Amino acid sequence: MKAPAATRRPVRSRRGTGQLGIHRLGTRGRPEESRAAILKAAVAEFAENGIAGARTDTIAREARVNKALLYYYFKDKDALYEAVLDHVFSGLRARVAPVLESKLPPRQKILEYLGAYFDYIAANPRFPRVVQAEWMQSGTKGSTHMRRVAQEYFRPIFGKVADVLREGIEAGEFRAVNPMDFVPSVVGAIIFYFSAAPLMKTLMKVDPLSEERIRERRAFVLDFVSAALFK
Amino acid sequence: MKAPAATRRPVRSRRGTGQLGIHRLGTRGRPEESRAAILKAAVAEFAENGIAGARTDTIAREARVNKALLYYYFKDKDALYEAVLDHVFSGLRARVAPVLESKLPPRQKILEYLGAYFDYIAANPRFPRVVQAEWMQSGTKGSTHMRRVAQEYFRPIFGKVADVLREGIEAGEFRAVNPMDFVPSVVGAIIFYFSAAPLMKTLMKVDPLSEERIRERRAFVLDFVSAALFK
DNA sequence: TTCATATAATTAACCAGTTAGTTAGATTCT
DNA sequence: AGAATCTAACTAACTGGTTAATTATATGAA
Repeated sequence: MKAPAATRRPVRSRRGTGQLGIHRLGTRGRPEESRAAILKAAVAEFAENGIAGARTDTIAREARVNKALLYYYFKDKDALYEAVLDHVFSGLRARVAPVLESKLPPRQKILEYLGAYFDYIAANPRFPRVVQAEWMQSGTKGSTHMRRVAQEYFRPIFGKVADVLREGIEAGEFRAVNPMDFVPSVVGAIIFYFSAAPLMKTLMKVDPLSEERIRERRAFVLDFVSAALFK
Repeated sequence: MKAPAATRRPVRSRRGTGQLGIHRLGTRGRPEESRAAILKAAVAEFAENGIAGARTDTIAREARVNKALLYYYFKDKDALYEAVLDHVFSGLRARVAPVLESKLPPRQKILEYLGAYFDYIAANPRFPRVVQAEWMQSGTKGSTHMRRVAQEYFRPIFGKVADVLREGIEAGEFRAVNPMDFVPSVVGAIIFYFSAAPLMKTLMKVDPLSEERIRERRAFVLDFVSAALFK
C-alpha cells in the first residue's frame, strides 16, 4: 500500500542534529571547518579500515556533516582519498624539505632529516597506515594517483637525500651506500614501528606509543642509523 | 557424419575444463588441490586489495572454482583470511625458528636469522602486503585473530631474538640495543623494501625485484645491520 | 561382479544487506 | 536575488553468503 501522495507536506525547517547544544558544522558553518572536519575524519577512517574498508557514511557522521556534503566538496571516495594523501605528504614535505635544502654538513643533515621524518610520523602515527592502504592497491592495478604522489613528493625528496649521501660518501664520512637501499631501510625502520604499534601493544607490557618510549625510540633510530652509515 | 557409436570407448578421465591440458579442479578433482588453489588465489587477492577490498568472487574465479566451494572449505571471508595468515606465518616460522634454535654463536645466529627472514620474504614478496592489511584493522577494532597470530608466531620468535641479543651484548660483541627497538627496525627494513617495490619501480630505472637487485639488497641489509649492531 | 546406497566434492542460481553516489530542495550569506 | 552551503531521502549496483541440486567415488550386500 502506498501512503496517500497528497499528505506530502512541506517539511519546514526541522533542522538541528536532534542533539541539543552541539553546534553542528553544517548550515552556515564556516565551510573551511566542514571541509577540514571531513578530511580529518577521512584520515582516521582510511587509516583504520583501508581504502575499500572505509565507509563514506562513517566519515560523514564522524565529521558531523551530511554525506552529500562530502560529495559536494570531493568528487568521490577516491578523490577524497587522494586529498588525504596530499594532506599527509605535503605535511611531511613541509618538515623535511627545508632540512634537506639547508646548508648543513652531510652528517647533521642526515640526522636532522631522520629526526624531522620521525617527529612528523610520531606526531601523526595514523599516517603510515593511510599510506600503506595505497601501496596495496598499487600492484597490477592502475592506481593513477599513486604515480602522481610518487612523482610529486617522493622523487624530489629521494633525490635530495641521494645528494647528501653522495656528498658524505665522497667526503669519506659515510660508508658507501646505495640510496636505493639506504632510503627504504631507514624509512621502513621509522614507519614500521608505528604501524606495528597496536600489535606490539598486545604483547609487551610497555605502551609503544607512550611519550617516554617515543623519545627512546627516536634516540635509537638516530643512533642505529648513525652507527650503520657513519664511518 | 558421426562416428559409429560402438567406438565409444570408456571415457576414462575426461575431467578437463573443455579447454585441453588444463584439468580443472572442480568436479571431483583432488580436493587438496582445490583448497590449495583457493588459498593461493586468496593470498594474491588479499595482497592486492586488502581485506575489505578482496572479492570472494574474484578469489573463486581465479582459483577456477565455484564460489560456494570456497565457503565449503572456509567458514567465511574472515576465516579464509585467517587461513592465509597462518599459511604465511607458519612458513616464516618454519624458516626462522630452526636458525634461532641452533647453537650458533650470537653473531652468526643474528645474520642467519636476518638472511632467512629476508629470503622468505624475497621468495614471497606479496606476503608483507597481506599482513599489512591486517594491521590496518587492528586499531580500535577487535581483530581477534590479530592477537592470536601475534601470540602464536610473533611472541616466540621475538623472545628468541631477544635472547640472542642479550647473549651477544653480555659477551661484549653487540652494542646495547633494546629488542623492542632492534626487531621492528630490521623487520621494517626488510619488509618495507618489498611492499614499496611497486612504487619504487615507477620512479627508478632499475627493477627493484630483479634477481640481481635482490642479491644486492640482501647483502646491503646484512651489512647495514652488522655495522649498526656489532661492535 | 553388480547394483544400491552413502558421502564427499562441486556447482548454478539466488537473495538480503550494504554502500557509493544522486536528487531535489532548503537555509543562509552577501 | 543569487550564489554558496547544506540536508533528508532515495536508488542502482554490488557482494558476502546460502540453498538445493548434481556428480563422482567409495562401500558393501547380494
